[in-house]
Amino acid sequence: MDIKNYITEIVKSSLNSLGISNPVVILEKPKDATHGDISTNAAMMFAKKLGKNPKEFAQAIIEELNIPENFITNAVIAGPGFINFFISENYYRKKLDEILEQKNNFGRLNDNIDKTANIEWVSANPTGELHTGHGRQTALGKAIANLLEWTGYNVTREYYYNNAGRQMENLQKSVYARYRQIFESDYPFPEEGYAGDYVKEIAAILVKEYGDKLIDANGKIFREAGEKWCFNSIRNTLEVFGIQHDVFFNESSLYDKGKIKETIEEFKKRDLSYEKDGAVWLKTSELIKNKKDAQDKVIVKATGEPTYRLPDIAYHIDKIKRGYDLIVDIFGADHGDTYREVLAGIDGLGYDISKIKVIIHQMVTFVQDGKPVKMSKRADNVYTLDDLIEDIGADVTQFFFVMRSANTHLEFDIALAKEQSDKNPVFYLQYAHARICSILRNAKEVFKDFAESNNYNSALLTSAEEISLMKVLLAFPDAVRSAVSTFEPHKIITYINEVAEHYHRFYHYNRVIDKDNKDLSMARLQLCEATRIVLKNGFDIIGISAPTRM
RNA sequence: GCGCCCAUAGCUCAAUCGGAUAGAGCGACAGCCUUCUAAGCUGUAGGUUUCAGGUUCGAUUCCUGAUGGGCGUACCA
Repeated sequence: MDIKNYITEIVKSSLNSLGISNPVVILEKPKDATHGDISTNAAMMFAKKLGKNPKEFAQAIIEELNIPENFITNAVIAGPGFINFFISENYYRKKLDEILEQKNNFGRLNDNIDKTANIEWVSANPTGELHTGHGRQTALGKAIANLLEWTGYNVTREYYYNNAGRQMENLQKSVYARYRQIFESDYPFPEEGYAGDYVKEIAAILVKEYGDKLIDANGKIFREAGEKWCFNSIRNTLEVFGIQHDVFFNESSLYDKGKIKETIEEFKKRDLSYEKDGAVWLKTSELIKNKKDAQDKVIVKATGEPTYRLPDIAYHIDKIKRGYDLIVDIFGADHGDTYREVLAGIDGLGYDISKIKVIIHQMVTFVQDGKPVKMSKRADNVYTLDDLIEDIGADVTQFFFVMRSANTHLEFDIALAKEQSDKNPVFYLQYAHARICSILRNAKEVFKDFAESNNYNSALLTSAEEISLMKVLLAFPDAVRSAVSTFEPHKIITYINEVAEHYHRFYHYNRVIDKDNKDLSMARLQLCEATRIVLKNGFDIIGISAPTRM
């Protein structure tokens, strides 16, 4: 039985017999090890209600507790009224087996085992390459999708794109202009055109294939060539980054199936929209609650063309109808307001938006040698995500984007990321893994019969470093649960960092392979293997590799 | 102007639904390699958690206001 569930139960029944029915018991892991392994603030929570002194009430709770001798060694009152539980070392030694048995499944939760989740992210339209500005969302979505899977969800990874409309026309014109310029260097380039060099590349491909025969051709061939090139580029970048989407959802399918029209009709029927100046407006000022100055927004322009909001609403309704238990969207802060309008629209049509979780990440500033680096979209040479991955590697890219809470502005230090040294935080973690692999290799040389599945005597693991390492390793499932509860993969990094720290310290003070003490060596090797498993599983969630040598 | 987000060590950031002495990395300083990977370990210095109030046993965390910064505020997405 899990010790935390057990303590929760005995505290609950203790509170029950003290006259508190159905108490919610909160357990915490104290920051300070001298405060025990598990603590509860129950006495402070309930003493006030009863008009009692927290410390005295804590004493009453303890007296009611039925503590067996086996795994809980002590329960004491501390500070303003905490009850601190001390867990026996044998409990941890015993639990070590679970890691070794469950291997790459250790840390997986059953919390959402029969549920489905849809996560949609990246979703850039095929009008250009992915640039560094897309990086944070790309990396975050990858890690969050993994995280959801680790808690049991059956996850659909989805990409929503639009290969119609103004932006694509713009690409078409841009490709055409670059094509013409190959023959007439002074042919004008559209003012709002895509200035990136990749457009020239697309034009060059067309010249190679068709020569100058396309000068009077229908624009469609330019748009299609552009779309194909851009989409290949994006998908290639995602592949290099280790991302595989299951569904590519084309916005135009919503038009084909009449979903756009249907949605407009619904708004009209419910009196949530009206016409003004030739356009159709959504009554967002009424739909959005808790917002003082919300304005109505256009959903169909005077030209008859919908704005992005309308298909976005229809798209989300489609996802809701597909029956997912959880729908995750990831946007940058520049979309911070607009998703509210979309959600309000969906809500207004009577759909349950409580399953939709929108993650907004703040912007990224790239810093090189202490100076901000401009990553302009309009510039001829954009710093693409491919460039970044090539410069610093996929692992470091992934790690740096995910290492901080999405909620705060991220400063991305390219010079630090490039550094292949101990300054780079990602190597600290990977080094621990490589170090363990090296020891396991050596062990097979020294002890010919050694295998990771061997029997061992965990009672030999007695040093302070060994015990604290075990405790940290066994906290992995809690770290996963904590990270998923707020959709914050950086919590996994914080946790894994702690694992690496405890391992390095263990390594420093405890010789693992000792020819003359095989039993102890075997026990320590199993502890190393358990550490390796936890590191590897954590890396899998974050989305970085686990090198066996460095 | 209005809305959303943010403000923690010199720098970049953590901090378990409000918990105990606010922690890491980098940078600075001082140590540790004839022994399994020194991309490591140990120690020192560094804080009025932007400011002013409030809520309570207890506030980095919640509320109000101020200051400073980011992002929005389109018939672009």
